[in-house]
Amino acid sequence: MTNQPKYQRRKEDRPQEIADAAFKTFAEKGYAATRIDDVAKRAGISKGLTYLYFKTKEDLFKAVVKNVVVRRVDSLIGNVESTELSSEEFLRGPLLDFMKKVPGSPIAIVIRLLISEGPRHPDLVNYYYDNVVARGLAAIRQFVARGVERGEFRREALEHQPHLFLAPMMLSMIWRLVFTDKPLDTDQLMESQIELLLAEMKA
Amino acid sequence: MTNQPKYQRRKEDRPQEIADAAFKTFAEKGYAATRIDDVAKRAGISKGLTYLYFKTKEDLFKAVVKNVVVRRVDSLIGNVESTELSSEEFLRGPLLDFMKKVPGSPIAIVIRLLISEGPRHPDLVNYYYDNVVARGLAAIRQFVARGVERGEFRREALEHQPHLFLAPMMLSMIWRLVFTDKPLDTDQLMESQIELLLAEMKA
DNA sequence: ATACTTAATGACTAAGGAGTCAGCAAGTAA
DNA sequence: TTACTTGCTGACTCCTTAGTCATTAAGTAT
Repeated sequence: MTNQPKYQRRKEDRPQEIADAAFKTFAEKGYAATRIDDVAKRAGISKGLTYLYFKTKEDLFKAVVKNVVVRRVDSLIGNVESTELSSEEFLRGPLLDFMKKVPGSPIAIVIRLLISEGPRHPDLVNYYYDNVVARGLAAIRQFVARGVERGEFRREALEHQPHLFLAPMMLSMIWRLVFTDKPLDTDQLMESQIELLLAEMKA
Repeated sequence: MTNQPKYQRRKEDRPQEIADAAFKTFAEKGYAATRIDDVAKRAGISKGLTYLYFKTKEDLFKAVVKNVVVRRVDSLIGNVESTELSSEEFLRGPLLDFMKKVPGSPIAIVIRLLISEGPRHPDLVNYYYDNVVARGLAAIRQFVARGVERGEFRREALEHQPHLFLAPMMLSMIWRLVFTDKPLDTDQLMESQIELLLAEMKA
C-alpha cells in the first residue's frame, strides 16, 4: 500500500486549468447556471482553491473570456496582416477560411456569453470590441482599400462596409448555436457572399 | 376617508399583465437573474398570484416567448403573403421594411433569450423555428421562385439561399444587442445586401 | 344584510450556491 | 528528522429565491 499524496501543489498551472474548466462549464450552462463547485470538480480541485486564484465568480468569468480571446484572435487575425496575396485572392482564401472556422470555434461560445451577459459586463464588451471586432473590421477594410489602390476594385467598393463580409458568418454562428440540429450549409453561404461582393466590387 | 379596496380581482387580465411584466424583466435581466418577485412587483401584484396563473418560472418563460412570437409574427409575415407587387418591388419594399424593423423589435429580445436559454428549452427552440424561421425563409423563397417563373430573375437565382437576405439583419440585431453604444448604419447594410442580391439575380 | 366563492396576499419553508476560513499535508530547507 | 511555509481542502455561514399555503378580503348571489 503505497502512500499516495492526496494532491499535488501546482501553483503555476492552476489558473490556466481553472480557466479551462470554467470556460467549458460556462459554455455548457451559461454564466448564472454555472456553479463554482462544478468548475472546481472539473478542474480536479476543491471549491476553495478556485477562490485563491480568482476573487469572485465574476472575476473568473472575465478572466475566462479574455483568456479565450487573446489565445485565439492573435493567431487568427495576426497572420492575415502579413500576406502577399492579391486582395482578391486574400478575400477568397484566408478570409474565407477564417470565417468558416469561427462558427465552430470557442469564439462563437464567447459571443454567446457576451450576448447573454454583456449588458452586465460593459467593460468586457468593450474589451471584446477593441480586440476582436475593431481589428477584424479594420483588416477587411484594409484589404478592400488595397484592392482599390491597385486597381483591382472600383472606387465605390469601399462603400460596402466590411460588415457585409461578416454578416453570413454571424448568421451561421447564431444558427449553429440555436438550431444545432437543423442543417444549414454555412460554408456555402459564406462563399456565395464573398463571390457576390467580389462581383460587385470588380464590376 | 374613503374605504379603498386593497386590490381588484381581475382574473381575465392577469395572465397578459403578468406576461408583459415578465417579458420586460426577462429582457432586462435574462432568465436566471429574473426574480419572480420582481415580475410580480412590476405587474402590481403579489408574488403568490403569479403562481396561480403560471405553474413554474419555466412555464412563465415559455408562455412569454410564445406570447411575443404569436403577437408579432402573424402581422409581420402575414401581410407579406398577400401582396400584389412584383417580386423585385416586394424584395425592395415590404421585405426590406420588415428587416429594418426586426433588430429594434421584441423579436430581437426573444432571439437573445433563445441564444442564452435555448439549449435548456429545446421545445421552445423548435416552436420558434417552426413559427418564425421556417415561415420567414419560406416567404422569401417563394418570392424568389415567383420572380424566376415570371422571368424577372435568372434560374440560378434560387441558388442564393434566403438566408443571405437575412444575414445582415442577423448581424444588425446582434450588433445592437451587444454594442448598444457603437453606432452602425444597419439600415444601409440591409439595403446594400438587397441590391447586391437583386443585381446578381437579374444579371 | 348575510352567506358564500375564490382572487389575491404575504409570511413561511426548503434548497441551492457564493464566498470564508481553520486546519491539514505537500514540498523544502537545514 | 525536524521545523517551517503555503497550496489546498472541505465543512461551515449566510444570503437569495423558487415555490407553498393558511389567511384575508373583493365580488356575487340570495
